[in-house]
Amino acid sequence: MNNQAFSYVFWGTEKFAKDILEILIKNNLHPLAVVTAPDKAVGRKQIIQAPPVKELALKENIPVWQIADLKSSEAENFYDELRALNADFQIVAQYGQIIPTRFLQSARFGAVNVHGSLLPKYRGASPVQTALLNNDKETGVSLILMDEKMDHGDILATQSIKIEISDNTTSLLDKLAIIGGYLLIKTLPDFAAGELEAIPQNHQDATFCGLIKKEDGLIDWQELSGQEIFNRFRAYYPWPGIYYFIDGKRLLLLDLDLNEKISNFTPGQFYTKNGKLLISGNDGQTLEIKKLQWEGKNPVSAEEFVRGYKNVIEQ
RNA sequence: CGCGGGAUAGAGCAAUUGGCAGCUCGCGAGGCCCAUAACCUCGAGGUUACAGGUUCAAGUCCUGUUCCCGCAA
Repeated sequence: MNNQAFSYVFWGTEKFAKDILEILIKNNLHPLAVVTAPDKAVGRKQIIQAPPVKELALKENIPVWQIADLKSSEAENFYDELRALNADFQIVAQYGQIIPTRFLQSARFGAVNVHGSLLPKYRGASPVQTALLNNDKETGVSLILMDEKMDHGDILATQSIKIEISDNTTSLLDKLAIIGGYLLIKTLPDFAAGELEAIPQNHQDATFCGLIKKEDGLIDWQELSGQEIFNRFRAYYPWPGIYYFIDGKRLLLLDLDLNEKISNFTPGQFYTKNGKLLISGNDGQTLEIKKLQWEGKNPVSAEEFVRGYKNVIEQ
């Protein structure tokens, strides 16, 4: 174990990246600079909002770059300045954009990516969600040296973690960020000192996962088992969430839990039993709905829902 | 001014072509019961978001304001 500090530039955008950066900073590893996505208009009012990583960087008085397109001419100056920093590492986590190779190579020891799966499993944009969709019992964090192919580089370190039944994408990302942060602190000094060998991935075993789309959250009760729906609920929390349409109106299912198996339930039909609001997939596996929301309405508890919408519920 | 939905009792929702503002739950009092979140009886609780307009009459139609929500990004 080598405790020597290292210098780095941090590339990241969303909360997962912010959490990792926060851990590095807490352990006295301040980045030379932060590279993050541009502020963007968010929400109904289209309010311009800074990405979480930028907010943290500003608070810590760390220089921030926000490059809309790394292939544009605007990126030229940035490239020169980046090289001038002469960092030991580029650390990349959830940056949100493909980074051209020359940027990755602009640090002494190269670029390290924090990826939320046990590579070569789940290369791509949604490793955590995909692990939950597949009802995996275990996942983890991988540190890899980035090369020109997506999530393809040699592995510096991995650490696995058990997936709890109560885990969803948010909770898993939180856990993985912490693991990833400390793994960086432990691993990078050793690698910089030449005491750690990067190991190529077993490329034949690679699996891939793509970007999640809003429509992925649409539930077809005839097509999916109760367990599959529950997996989607966990994977798509908080975005895009799971939902379907009744009479053309979107109904969001905000909180649910696996319940007993009841064979004579019609898939997708609401029932009340023992004070619980139940709905089942195509295999009779029921889900207890705890919180839901009509389009245009406030979120309501199952109890409130039952009061107001008796017409869609079988007793 | 990106598109759309909404605001009615503490909560969730109704209210037909404009015509006495209701339902379920909760709340209060009483009853039944070994007992109860169960059951029965009675009751309280509303300026229908706000301001203006049309009308004999507005929760309902028109105009403006505020707040909330879904979509999109």
